[in-house]
Amino acid sequence: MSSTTPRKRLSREESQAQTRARLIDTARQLFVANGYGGTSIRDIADEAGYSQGAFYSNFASKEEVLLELLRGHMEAEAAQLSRLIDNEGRAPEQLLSELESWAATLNSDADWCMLSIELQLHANRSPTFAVEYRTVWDAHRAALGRVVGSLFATLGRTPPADPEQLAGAFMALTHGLALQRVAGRPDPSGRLILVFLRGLIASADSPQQQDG
Amino acid sequence: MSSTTPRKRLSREESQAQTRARLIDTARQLFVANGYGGTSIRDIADEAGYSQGAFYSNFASKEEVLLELLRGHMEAEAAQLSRLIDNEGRAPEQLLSELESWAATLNSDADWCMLSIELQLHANRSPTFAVEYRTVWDAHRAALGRVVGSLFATLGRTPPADPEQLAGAFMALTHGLALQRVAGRPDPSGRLILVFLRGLIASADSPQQQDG
Amino acid sequence: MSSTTPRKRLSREESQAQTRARLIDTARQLFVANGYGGTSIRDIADEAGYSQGAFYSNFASKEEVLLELLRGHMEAEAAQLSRLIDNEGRAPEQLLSELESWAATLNSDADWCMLSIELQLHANRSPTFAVEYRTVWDAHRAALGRVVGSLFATLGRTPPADPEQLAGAFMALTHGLALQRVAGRPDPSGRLILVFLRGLIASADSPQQQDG
Amino acid sequence: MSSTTPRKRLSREESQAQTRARLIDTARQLFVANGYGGTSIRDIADEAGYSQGAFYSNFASKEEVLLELLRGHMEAEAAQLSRLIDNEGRAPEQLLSELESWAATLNSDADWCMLSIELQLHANRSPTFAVEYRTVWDAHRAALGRVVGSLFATLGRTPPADPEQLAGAFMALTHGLALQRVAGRPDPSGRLILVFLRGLIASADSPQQQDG
DNA sequence: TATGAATGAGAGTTCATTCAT
DNA sequence: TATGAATGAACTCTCATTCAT
Repeated sequence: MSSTTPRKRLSREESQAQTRARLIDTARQLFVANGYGGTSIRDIADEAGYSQGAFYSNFASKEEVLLELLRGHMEAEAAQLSRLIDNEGRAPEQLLSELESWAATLNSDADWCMLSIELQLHANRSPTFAVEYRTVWDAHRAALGRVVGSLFATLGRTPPADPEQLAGAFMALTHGLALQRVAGRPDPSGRLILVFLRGLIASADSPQQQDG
Repeated sequence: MSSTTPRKRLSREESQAQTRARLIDTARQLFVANGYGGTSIRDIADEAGYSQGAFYSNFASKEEVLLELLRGHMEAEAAQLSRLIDNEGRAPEQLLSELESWAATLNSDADWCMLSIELQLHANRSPTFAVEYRTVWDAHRAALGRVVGSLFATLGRTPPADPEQLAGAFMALTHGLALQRVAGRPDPSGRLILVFLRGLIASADSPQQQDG
Repeated sequence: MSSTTPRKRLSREESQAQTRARLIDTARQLFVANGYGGTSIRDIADEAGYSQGAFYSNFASKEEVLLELLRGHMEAEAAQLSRLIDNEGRAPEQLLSELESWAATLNSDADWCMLSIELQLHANRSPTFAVEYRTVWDAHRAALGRVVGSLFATLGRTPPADPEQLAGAFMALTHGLALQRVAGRPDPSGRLILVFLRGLIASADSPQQQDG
Repeated sequence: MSSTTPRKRLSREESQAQTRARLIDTARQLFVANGYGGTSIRDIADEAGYSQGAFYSNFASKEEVLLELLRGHMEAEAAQLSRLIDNEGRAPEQLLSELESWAATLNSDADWCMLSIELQLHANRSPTFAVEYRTVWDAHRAALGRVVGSLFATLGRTPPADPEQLAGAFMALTHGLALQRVAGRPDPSGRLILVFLRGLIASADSPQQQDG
C-alpha cells in the first residue's frame, strides 16, 4: 500500500502484486476466449507462467478471480462513462459527435463485452456471485441512465422510456452485437448503436419546438 | 401379443421417438438453466429418466443434441416470422399492432433466448458447430431482414441502415435483454424493443416530407 | 445338415449358416487387425452388415466366436500338416523341397499367425478358454511332432531334442516372426525357418554314416 | 518440523520418485498378466495404492507408461547383451558355455518376454508408439546381431544368414516360446534355444573343411 | 432369426482443490 | 509466497449384454 521501497528491484509486496495482476490478466483473456466454464485453473496458472499453488495463494477459488475481474470491469466502464458525463453542458451537436467517437471505440472493446457476458451468465447461475454482480450492474446502469437522461435534457426532449431502462437496453444491444461477432467479418456494432440512438432522439417528443 | 391395448401401448418407433423427444427437451431446459458447458450428459439422462447409454443410442455426442435444438429453434423462429410476413399488404397501423403483440410474446421466450445465447457462444468456440450454426443464423437474419424491409416499404420510408443489419441488431437487443433478466424483477424487453423500433421508424426519411 | 433343399435361393438353414459364416470371418479379420480386446461386438456386427442382435442369435458371447475361430484354425493347420504327412516315405531331398515350399506359404499365413497369437494370449487369461485351447494345441503339436520325427527318421538321424518340443519351437519361431512383421518391410520368415530346420538336421547325429 | 527422523522421512523428490516407480512396476506386472488392453489405469492406480489422479501426475497417458517400460526393457536387455559382448576374444568353448548360462536365465525372464510381446502388439496398432518402439527394437536387434556375428567369427565359420536376421529369429523364438508357457508345466525354452543355436553353428560353412 | 434401443458398468481423462515441502 | 504431486469426483464416451418387438 505505502510506496516506501522505491529502490529495490521488486519488493515482496510488488512481486506478489505482479503475480496477482498477471494471473488476473491471463484469466480475463482465457475467460473471453474459452468461457468461464471452459477455462481451468491449471490453464490460467500455466498460461501465466505460475504453478496452480500460486493461484491458490492469491485467490480462494476460480470465482474469486471472476470477482476481481468484475471490479476491473466496473472501473473500466466507470472511466468510459465519466468521459461522457464530462460532456454535460456542451452543445447538442458536440455531445452527439462525442457519442459517435465513443461508439467507435466499442469495436475494440469486444473483449470486455464478452467478459461482461460471461459475468452475466455466471451471475445467473451462482447466487453468491449474483449478489456482488447486481450491485455493480445496477450502479453502472444508473450512471449510464443519467447520461442518457442528461442527453435528452440537453436536447430539450422527453425520453421515450425510463432513461435507466434505455441505458440497460443499450448495454443489451452492445452485448448482443458482441455475441454476433465472427472473426473475419466486419463488425457494424458501433454504427448500429448510433443508428438506434438517433432513432430514439427522433422519436422523442419535444414539447417546446417541433422536430428541430 | 394380441392387439388388445390399442391406445396406451407404444410401438417401438413411438417409444423410441418419445425417448429422443424427452432427452431433447430435458437438454434444452438444462442448457438454458446451467449452460452448455455446465450441463453433463449424465445430467440430461438422469433428469430425463434414462441411462447415459440411452443418450448415446440417440445422439452421437453432446454437440449433436445442441444441433437438434438448433433445428427446433430455427423452426420455431421461422414459424413466428412467417406469421409476420403474412401481414404484408396490411395497413401500417395494423402491422405495427401485430408487431406489438409479437413483441409481447418475447417475454415468454426467455428460454429460447438463453438457448440462443448458448448456441452463439458454442458456435464461437466449436468450429464444427459454427458451420451448421452460421447457416441457420444467416437464413434467419435474412428472413427477419425482409420483414424489416417490408415494414419500412409499407410505411413508405427508407430504413436508416441495411434491413439485415437492423434485423441482427434487434436480435442482439432481444438476446442482450434476456441476459439481463433477473427472476423476480419485471422484464421490460418487449416494450423496449418496440420503443427502439418506433425510434427507427421516426428517424427514417419519408419520400413525401423531407426530415431535416 | 441334410442337403434336401437344392432349388430354393437360400433355405432358412443356409441363410442362417451364411450369417454365421460371415460373422465368423469378419471377427477373424478384426481380431487379427485390432486384437481380441480391441474388437467390439458392435464392430463385428457392423462390419459384417448385421445388427448386434444377429450376433447374439448366433453366439452366446464374444469368446464363443473365438472358440469357433479356434476350430477353424485347427482344421486349417491339420490340413496343412496332412499335406506334409503324406510326404512320408518319399526321398529325403523331395521331403525337404516340400518343406521349402511349405515354409514359403508361411508368409501368406500372417493372418493365421496373428490369430494364433491372439488365441494363445486369450488362453493365458481365460481359464475356460484355456481348457479348449490346450486340447487343440496339444493335438496340433503332437501331429507336427510326428512330422518332425518322421523327417529325422527318413534322414536316418537322431533328432537333437524331443520331436514334440522341436515342433513347439518351430511354431514359436513362426509366431514370433509374425509378430515382428512390419507393413512395408520384406518378411524373411519362411527363409529363416528353413535355415533353422537345416541347422537342426546338420547338428543331428547320424549313427550309420558321417555327415553326408 | 525438526529434522529428528533422518532415515525414514522421504524428501519430496524421493517420495515422487517412489510413486512413479511403484506405478511403473505395478503397470508392468498388470500388462504382463492381463495385457495392455486388459489393464486399466484404475487397475494400475488401485493396485499401486494411489488415486487415478496420481497416475496422471506422473504420466500423460497409458501409452506413456508403456514407453517407460520399453526404456527399462531396453536397458535390461542392453545390459545382458553387453555382458555377452565382453566375451569377445575368448575361446569358442568358453563362449558357448557363457551362452548356455545366459539361455538358462531366459526361463526367469518370462515376464519380460510377455511384456515384449505386449509392446510388439501395441506397436503394430499404435503408429505413435510404433515410432518409438521400432527405434529401440532395431537397436537391440543390431546389438544382438553383432553378438551372433562375433560368435561365428570366433568359431571361424560363415553364418548361414545375415546375423541381424538370425538375431531377430532368436528373439522371435524366445517370444514365441514364452507365449507357450503354461503355469505348472516345465519350460524348455532355454534348452531349445541352445539346440537351435548349435544347429546353426553345425550347418555353418567352416573355411578349413568344406561342408557338402 | 434378426433388430437395435436401452442398460449399467467401466474405460481414459480432466478438474478444482489440498497439503507437505 | 509459491510449488506441484496427489486426491476424489466428475467428465465424455464405449462396451458386452438384454429384451421387447
